Amino acid sequence: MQGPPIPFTPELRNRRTTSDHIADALRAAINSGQLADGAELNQVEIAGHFGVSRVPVREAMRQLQAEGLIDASAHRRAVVRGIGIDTLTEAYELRALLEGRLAAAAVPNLDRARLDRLAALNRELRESRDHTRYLELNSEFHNTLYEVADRPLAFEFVESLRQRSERYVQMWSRGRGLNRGRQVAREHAAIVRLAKQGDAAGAQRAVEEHIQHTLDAVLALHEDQLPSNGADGDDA
Amino acid sequence: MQGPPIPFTPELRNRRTTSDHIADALRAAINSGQLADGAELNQVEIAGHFGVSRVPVREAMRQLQAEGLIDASAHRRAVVRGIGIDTLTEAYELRALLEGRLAAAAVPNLDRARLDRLAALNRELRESRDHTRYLELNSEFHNTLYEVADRPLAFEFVESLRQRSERYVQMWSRGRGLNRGRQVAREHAAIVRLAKQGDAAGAQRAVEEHIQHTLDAVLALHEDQLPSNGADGDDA
DNA sequence: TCCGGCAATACTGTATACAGTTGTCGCGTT
DNA sequence: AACGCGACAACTGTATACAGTATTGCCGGA
Repeated sequence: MQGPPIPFTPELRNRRTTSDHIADALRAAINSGQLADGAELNQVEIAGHFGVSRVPVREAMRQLQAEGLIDASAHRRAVVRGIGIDTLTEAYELRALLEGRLAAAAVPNLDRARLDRLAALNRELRESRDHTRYLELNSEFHNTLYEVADRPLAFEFVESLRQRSERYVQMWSRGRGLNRGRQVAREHAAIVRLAKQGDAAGAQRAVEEHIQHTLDAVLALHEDQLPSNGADGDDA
Repeated sequence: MQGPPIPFTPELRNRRTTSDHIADALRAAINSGQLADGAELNQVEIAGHFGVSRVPVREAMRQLQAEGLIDASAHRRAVVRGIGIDTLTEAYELRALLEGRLAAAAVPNLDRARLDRLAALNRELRESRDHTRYLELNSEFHNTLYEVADRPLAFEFVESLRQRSERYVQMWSRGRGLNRGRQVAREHAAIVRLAKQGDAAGAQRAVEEHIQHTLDAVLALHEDQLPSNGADGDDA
């Protein structure tokens, strides 16, 4: 309460459990496409694959279910929940809405250090040729901006939306190379410029358009590959 | 594929598992205030209370964690995650935003039967004196409207936001009686009227204001009872 | 050949048992 | 008396064992 805050790193407390690792691994497998849409998740198989018992696998799967990545009903195998073009479109609409507001809320709270960091991230992103690294940098750029918006719920929802659409972006980024990388960097730079000027409304609009463009790019690749709606009740 | 759709109820498939029941029970306990903000959830105690083993309890807790109702870190007791006034306010801001759009999207898809149903629900709500039933009817009214918006993600997020703020509304509804009940019914009626006229923009605005008013009412009760921020990192 | 039913199988759901970690209490030292 | 430290207790995390359910495949009859 009064002394020096804390002597040694308290973050050591956040040790991760097996269930968390499994959840991460499954998420990564889904996002990378190793587990395609509609793929069935066999608990014993997964447990065997990771060399653990089914208990942490089940806990991980329940988390993924709550996150909306898989569908599961009682006594039946869970399946990877794919989303169709219309749901993907909705996801980006919501992202534009929410991220725009996050950007607007963040602008007044941006200090010089953070602005520099944003510029640095964008510089590295522009040069990056590895698509995994590229996606990381892109995420970090946006998160760095949104962090200071002080809107935990909106931030959380945006992460959830990104999570659910990431695999389609990965397909895009892998298949199409980084043609759009330059364009993305330009749009990021414009956002940073507006933010530096304190133009919250302008930054909001720029973010909204940026996300709209991303959707266009993803749709351009997918529109003849995805069904008009991915996984709605109808089976087989 | 071609015969009569399905002979006997396929919803029998949705049999619920113990974990689901525990999750529901815990949610209800949190919403009713039996488990207050910051309360610690002891797995063995909960398991004993329900007469089950810890396994389904753990799964339920992981789901609640993913839903944002509790905080849990490894090897430590999970605690009920309370939200402060500012997060509560954000929740209602987001609800206004999302539910407004849902209403606007729903208007073109409303048929007469559904409009009648909305009116009937609102009629019953106006007369209802039991606050549990009142909240049920309120939820059902909004869901009935939003269902036809065909925006699964937005719908899901709204449910999540309602879930997280419900306990504060319960406190309000319990403590303050139904003084506002009439006003709510009036606002609902206005929404139905605008929807019937096909005025999507008007319905959107009416829903936004309706939610704003609800926030005002909840805040009026809570503003001297809740900390300015509920559960952010700082402990003890 | 096609269909219905029945048995075996594979898988999920839950309980119990074990391992590892955290918090606490009491003792000894300073 | 305050502090550090070590053993104990309580609790969480994981594995294994058991119970129940869905699915598959086979067989007999039409």
